[in-house]
Parts: sequence; C-alpha cells; structure tokens
Amino acid sequence: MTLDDRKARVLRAVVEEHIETGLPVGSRVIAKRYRLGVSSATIRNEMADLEDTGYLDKPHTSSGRVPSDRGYRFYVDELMPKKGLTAEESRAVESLFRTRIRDVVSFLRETVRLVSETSNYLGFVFGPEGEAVTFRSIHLLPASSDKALLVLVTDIGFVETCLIEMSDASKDELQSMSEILSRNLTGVTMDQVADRAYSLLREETSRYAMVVEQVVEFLRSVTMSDGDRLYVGSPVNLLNLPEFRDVDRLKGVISAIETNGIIQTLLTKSTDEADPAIRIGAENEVEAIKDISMVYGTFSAGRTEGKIGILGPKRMDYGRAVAIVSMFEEKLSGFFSRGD
Amino acid sequence: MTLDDRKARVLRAVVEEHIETGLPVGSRVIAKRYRLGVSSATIRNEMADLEDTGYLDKPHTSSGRVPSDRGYRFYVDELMPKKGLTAEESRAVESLFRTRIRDVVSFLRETVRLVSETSNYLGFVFGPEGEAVTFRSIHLLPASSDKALLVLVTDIGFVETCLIEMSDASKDELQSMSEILSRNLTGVTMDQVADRAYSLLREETSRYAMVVEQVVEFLRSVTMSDGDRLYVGSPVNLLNLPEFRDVDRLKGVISAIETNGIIQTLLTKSTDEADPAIRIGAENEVEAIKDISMVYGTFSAGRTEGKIGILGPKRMDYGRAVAIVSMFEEKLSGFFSRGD
DNA sequence: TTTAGCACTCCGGACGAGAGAGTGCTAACC
DNA sequence: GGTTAGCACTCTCTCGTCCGGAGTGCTAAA
Repeated sequence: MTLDDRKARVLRAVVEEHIETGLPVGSRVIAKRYRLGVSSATIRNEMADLEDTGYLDKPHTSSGRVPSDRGYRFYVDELMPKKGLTAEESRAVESLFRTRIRDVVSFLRETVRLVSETSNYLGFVFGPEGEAVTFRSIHLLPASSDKALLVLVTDIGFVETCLIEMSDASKDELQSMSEILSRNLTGVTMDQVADRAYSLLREETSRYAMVVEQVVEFLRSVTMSDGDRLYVGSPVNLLNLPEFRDVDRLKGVISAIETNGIIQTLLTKSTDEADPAIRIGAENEVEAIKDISMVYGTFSAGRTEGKIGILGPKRMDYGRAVAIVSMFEEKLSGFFSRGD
Repeated sequence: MTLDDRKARVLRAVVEEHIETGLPVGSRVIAKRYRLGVSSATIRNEMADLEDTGYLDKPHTSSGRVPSDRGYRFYVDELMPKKGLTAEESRAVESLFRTRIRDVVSFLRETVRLVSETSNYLGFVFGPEGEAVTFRSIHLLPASSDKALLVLVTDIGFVETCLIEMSDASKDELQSMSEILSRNLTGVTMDQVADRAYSLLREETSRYAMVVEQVVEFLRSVTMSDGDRLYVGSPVNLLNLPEFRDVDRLKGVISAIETNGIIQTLLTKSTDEADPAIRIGAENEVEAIKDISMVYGTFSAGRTEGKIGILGPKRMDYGRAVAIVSMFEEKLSGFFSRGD
C-alpha cells in the first residue's frame, strides 16, 4: 500500500507536528506551518481520506487527527528523514567508550544511563547471552585466612568474582586447583562449564569437597543468570512527557518493564526486521505497553549477541532514536570484539 | 515540652489514623475508632489545643487535622510502639544474606532492592567509605594476549577488577609485578595506595610504564569514587502513594535524589542522633524533599562505615521503617565483619 | 479539483448549587 | 469545672450547566 505524493506529505506533516506537540493536529496548522501550497480545506479532505485508510485517528468527532500505529509505521518506513547526532552528543558517547572499563556490568549500566540521557527516553540493554560465552581464564586467589577469591574472565571481557569459604588451603594448593581449573575449563562454553568443573574437581582434589561445591554452585549461578541480562535506565525522563501525567499509566509501564521477562520475550520474538528495528505501540503485542514504542538493535559480542534499545512514547522522535541506537550498536560491537 | 496523657493519646490516634489513610482526620473518627472514652466534642477541644501548641495542622479552616512535623516528632520520640517484622519478612532478609555473594556492589544493589520491597518505600544504601579501607590482596592475572586483569580485594570484601592493556608481558613478569604489588600495598589505606603504587612500580619495572600508569589511574579512580557510594532503589513504590499523584512533586523528589550529593550531604550532616535516626520533613533542610521523611542507620564495615535507610512520605510507618532499618543495619554489620 | 463558507460537534474551563464533613462556640449537664 | 449535645458556619468536592474555541464535514461556487 502506498500513498500519492500529497497524501504522504500531509501524513508526514501530521506525524511530525504531533511528535513535536503531543496534541491532536488540525488542518489549519498543517496548512499554515507546512508549505504544501493548498488550503486547509484541501488538507481536511486529505486527512479524511487518510483516516478512512487507517493512517490517522481521531480522538473524538471534532478534533484534530493523531497518527495511528499504521500511520507511524508508514512514516518510519517511507517518510522519515535520516538524522544524525550533534557533534557534542557523539563526543559524549565516544568518551564513555574511551574511559577505563572497570567491569562489564557497570559498563553496561553506564551505557544504559547514557542512552537514556541522550535520547530523553528510557534506555535499556539486554546483555550478551551466557550460553555461547566461553571462559578465557579462571583463577583461585587467596583472599583471607578463610576465604579464596574465584575470578572468571569470559571471552567477551565479563569478569565475575566470588568469595569462596574454605577452612584451610595453602597458597600452593590454591595455585594447583587454579591451574587445574584453567587448563580444563578454558574455552568451554558456559552451559557446559559447571558440569565439567564438577567431575573434574571431584576426582582431582576430593578433600576439598566443600570448595568444589561452592565453585560449582557459583558457576551454575553465572550461567543461569538470564534475568540479570536486562539493564534498564531510570524512568524519570518519562515523567516529563505529557502522555504520562497520568500516574497509573506510568506505573503500568514501569512495572511491566521491571517484571523480568517482558522485554526479554519481546526481544527474542524479533523476526527478520531491519536493524535498528522499530516496534510501534500495539506491534509490541503486550497490553501494558501498547502505547509505547521501542527502537532497538543488535550488537555482537564474540560468538553471541546482545540488544540495545530505547523505549518511548509512540510519538517519539524515531529518527533520533534510530541514530542513537545505531551509534551505540556499533560502539558496543566494537567494544566487545576488541578483547579477542 | 510534654503533653498530658489524654492529649498524647489524641495525638497518637491522629498520627496513626493519618498514617493509615493519608487523609485529614476529624474528631468524630477519633472518637469512634479509638476508645478514648470521651465524645467527639472533647476530642475536638483537645485537637484545637494540639493545634495551638503546634502539634497539628489544618489544611483549611473546616477540615480535619494533619500532624505537623512537630507532631510527628513527638510521636516518634514518645508515642510510637516498637514494631517487629513478620516471620516471613525476616526470612526474606535472612535469605539475602545467606546467598552466595558475587561481589559487594551487586550485593548492595540487591540489598537496596530488598529494603525498598519490604518497606514499600524507597530504600537506599550509602556504601562504606573508601578512605579507611585497606587492601587485603592485589593480583595481576593474564587475561588475553594483550590484556591483563587487575584484581583488588579490600579488607571489607569489596572486589574491584579492571582490564589493563599491555602489549606484551609473560606470565612470569605478571606474576612478579603482582607479587611486588601484593607485598607492598597490602594493608595500605585507599587514599595512600595510588601514590605508593606509583613510586613503587616505577622504580622496579620501569619498562612497563604504560601498565604502571593504568594501574595507578585505576587505583585513583577506585579511591575517588565517592559518587558511586550511593545506591538507590526503584521509585515505583512511591507512585502508589496518594501524595505523589502529582507528577511534578514526584519528579522533584526523584531528581533531587538522583542528583548526586543530596543524600550524601544529608547523611554526613547527621549529628549525635539515635540510631536508627529519623528525619521528618523540613528537618532534612532541603527544599526538594521537605515533605519526605528519612529513616536511616549506620552499619560498620571494618574500620569504616556506611549508611542504610528508607525514604518515604512524612506519613510513613515509622515503627516499621525503624524495624527494617535496624534489621538491615545489624545484618550488614555482620556481613562486613565476617570477612576479617 | 480546489476553496470559501457555514453549521455542527465536542472538549475543556468557568460557574454555581448542593451535599458532606468538620469545626468552633454556646449552653446545658454531671 | 470538665464534658457533652446541638447548631450555625466554613470549606471542599462533585455534578450539572453553560459557553468559547477549535476543528470537522458538507455544500456550493470558482
């Protein structure tokens, strides 16, 4: 389905006007503000047609028009101009990726904060999945008289640490256990590593049963931690939007997002879309966020991948959102491949 | 200043009724619901007196009374019953402290989440300060061909890691640098460690100038990270409170909290108060949170200490908040001393 | 096909009335 | 003298009503 040139221009004007103001837009405003060379009456007719074909909605009988999901969809697919980031914004992003990385978790958390800040919507990152990740190295270090520190480094730079209680173990013993672990588990994928570690350690140093158990338990918890993959920014930005003056709506959205699983299922459901992908309103197929849009993309991290995206109102600045997501995608892919 | 017995009982009734309902409370309700043995007219007289002496306020001429800051203060100091947590709640807290601790940062983050959840207000933790902390151990581990992993363990169990870029270094070289670091920096306090490391590494292995610089830079960032000490829960709970139906108020509070520094200065200003301490409304001396109350306490972590607390409306359930804070204080102190 | 004109619709703010809740005061009561 | 019943008064909140404004849809003319 396509639209003739003038209808497309009217639709574009309506969408952009509505994105800017948040209010229903009338024919007069379009005629005045957007130089289409025709009168408001003509625009009115075009708008009526656009409503009939489902590109525009009317909140009530005699008010201006608002883009429908379909209208937005046509807009982002066909009409939307490509946008870039300002020099200053790019610089802010660059600088995040130049700072010393302490660990991947806080790095991703910082990323989310920056996405939220530059977009003025709600940023999120869905971290690289664990299953395809392998270990680059494993160490057991003495930490105190009765504790050892287990350090794991994955091939994409994740560092996980964990304190292990142990009654007595010499430095040498730790060292040897450490080496056994390293030799045998390096390169093994996450979903196999716990089992491997278990059989391995048990036969080699059975007198440390308690330690072995703790190591295995920790490895299990690392691999299972699918819920931990989602990082969401602070929803304060959404409070500034007129569509969320209604507290209950905001509450619904926030709790939907915080309820682990919603975004995950949304993202994994993603089909052969463009990248960055755009999901508009009801396209998300979840009641609670049916007037929320989502722009997200995929970044690669070693053999696996993660998602980064922005949640905002349907009248979000899609062009800008796409620019931001693209930028971060690229940077994140770069970041995670750098470590190879 | 004290109150005669009946006035105190009226005040207590008003405060508790208001805490429960959030509405101005009238004399009739008090007379009916709280068995004071006098009629509403008498209560009315008492309430008028309480208003004169500043314990109660009236939103407008002919409405019920609302406790003033002074009224709340008297309530928490003199009238409030001691509360405990339900068995189930205690169990939830216990279980957090029994789970395997991955690292202190995520542990504190989880703590904040749990405080928010059990209190139904906004929990926060102000982590142990860095200056008095010393290192228990320091390690440099091979991570990949061109990177090493720097691992620090502090005496209170904080683990900080950081990837260091280095063009070429054999395992043995890393090992020896690692040992030099360990030997010389263990037990040194955070605020001295960067300098020590610098002079040390430079003279011993000058050919790794780049590495040294990175290590020092990281040590600096660890010691400086005062802004990172604050962990705040999700403000969703606040959305459920009728006093925050007004989005702008909520926005003010949230951004005041997110603006680093507000809570810090509030907490550091704390004088010789009881523990858990209670700050009611304007006692906080910050405009933005002048109708927010705060209940917080101190937990010890080795030679240093941190704060844990709850932010809520002035009509918060102080008894419960105190119980929760006490519980967490104790648990956290236990947690951080366990590692000695 | 476009446009001007006009009647019509609907929203939102203003206004006022009435109900409800609560107070303060007065006068009677124990 | 403290306590209480009664009552007038005040203020808020909720409706219903009433415009004014904005926008539409339709018709007829250009």
